[in-house]
Parts: sequence; C-alpha cells; structure tokens
Amino acid sequence: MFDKSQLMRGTIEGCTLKIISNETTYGYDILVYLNSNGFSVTEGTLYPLLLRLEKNGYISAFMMDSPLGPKRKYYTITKSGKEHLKSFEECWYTISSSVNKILASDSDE
Amino acid sequence: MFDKSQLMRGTIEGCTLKIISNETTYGYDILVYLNSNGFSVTEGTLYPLLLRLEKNGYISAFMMDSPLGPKRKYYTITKSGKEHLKSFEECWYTISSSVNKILASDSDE
DNA sequence: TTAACTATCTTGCTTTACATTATACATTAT
DNA sequence: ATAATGTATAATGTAAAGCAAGATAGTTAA
Repeated sequence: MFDKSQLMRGTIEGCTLKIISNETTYGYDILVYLNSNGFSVTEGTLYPLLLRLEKNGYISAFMMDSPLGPKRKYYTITKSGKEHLKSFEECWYTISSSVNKILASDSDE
Repeated sequence: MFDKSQLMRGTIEGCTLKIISNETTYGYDILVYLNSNGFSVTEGTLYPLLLRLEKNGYISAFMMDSPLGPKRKYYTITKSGKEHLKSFEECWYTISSSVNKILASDSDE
C-alpha cells in the first residue's frame, strides 16, 4: 500500500488552520473532525503541530474548563495565520492541479 | 510562504511512476517534464527517488547511449510498480477530496 | 475501584525532500 | 587549447513532519 502519511504531509497543517479559521476550537475536537473527514491523524501528530503553529504566531491559545474532562486549550487564528492559510490554499491548488494533470496524462502524448 | 516541499511529499513519487508508466524514459527527462508541469524538483530529490523505486522493484533500468552527453539510464514500470501506482492514485483522490472539502467549508457550518 | 472517555503533551524513530558536491561526456564560444 | 554551457547520474548530510508509544490527568458510570 502507498504510504498515506507521506501524501498527507503539509495538508494537515493547512486543514487545521482552516478549521481554526472557521471557528475557535480545541485540539481534541480538531482531531475528531479531521478523522471524520477522511484523515487519520493521531495525537502525536496534531498536538506538536498545534504547538508549532502557536510558536510561529499563526494561532493563539487560551485555556477554558470543559463540561466533561480536563481543561481545553482553545485556539483562534491570528492575522499572520490568515495570511499563512491563504498561502497554503494557493500552494495546494497549484500542486493538486499539477498532480491531477499528470495523473490524467496518457501513454499516447 | 508555505513550505511547498512538504505539500509535494509523496506526490513526486506517484507522478514519477505515472510518467514512467506512460513511456520508458530517463531521469533528466522526467526532471524537465515535472518542472515544466508546476513542480520544482531538483536532482537531489529525483535521483535518490528513482534509485528507491528501482530498489523496491517498482521500476527496472537499462543504460543507453545519448546522442548528446553521457549515457542515459532508462526506466520501465514493473507489474508491482503498476499496482503501486494504482494504490497511489486511490490514495491521492481520497486525500485531495478530503482537503478540498475542508478548504471549501465555511465559518457558518 | 476500575473502566471508558475526554484532553494534552513528550520522546524517539522513519521517511522524504533539499542543498551541496562530485563526476563525466558533448558542444560551442573565446 | 580551454572555458563555459548543457546533458546526465549519484552520494552525503540536514531538516521537517508524521507516527507509535507512552505519560499525565480530569470526569463519569458500572
């Protein structure tokens, strides 16, 4: 089988940023959302990613109590994060259209 | 700027396999083809990749004289390589549709 | 008190892309 | 001659990101 995790590279970062840009939310919720949308992401992938995004200034965090379980760390997207997301989207459309073009190419051309 | 090379991960392997599956060809030619189709791949990426694909039995190689310059190493796809390519294509369509779905999602949903 | 679910984080490993460098043949310009 | 350019392949070392595995901890229900 093809290594799915290599293909997902980079896309998790962009998609996570998009999810946070849609609404203020927290790690565990993002994890569940990604995995119910075709991804297969583990905690060992997402939490270091969120810390990285925060460290780079793309998102900012605050703690809030959960109605069930330990405190949640909520994230909101920053101005810089919005720009980074836009850059990701442009990058993604360029690359995905290149891949689609090559996959659609035929032996006779 | 978003790190394009992270997004290209895995796609270069699949696209290279597709190109070789279309016609028997050699490294330098694949490099030029990829870069004239939206990619920006260097020798340091492609040649190790070709050796890896060969080592894994997805492609097989033979040397042939070039009309201008040193000998070329031509590659053909193997049966196992065709299966691997098919697996890549399925994987790609799954992931790209997931990414497109998330990128299309809105703040209000 | 044990299990299950929620919630975050760390460590060490693997893979892949990239920069850089080396090698070498052929053609063209100086 | 020889220097530069284009063609052609390969090796080495580095960085980034995803993953497995495990640690920690609060809540709820059996």
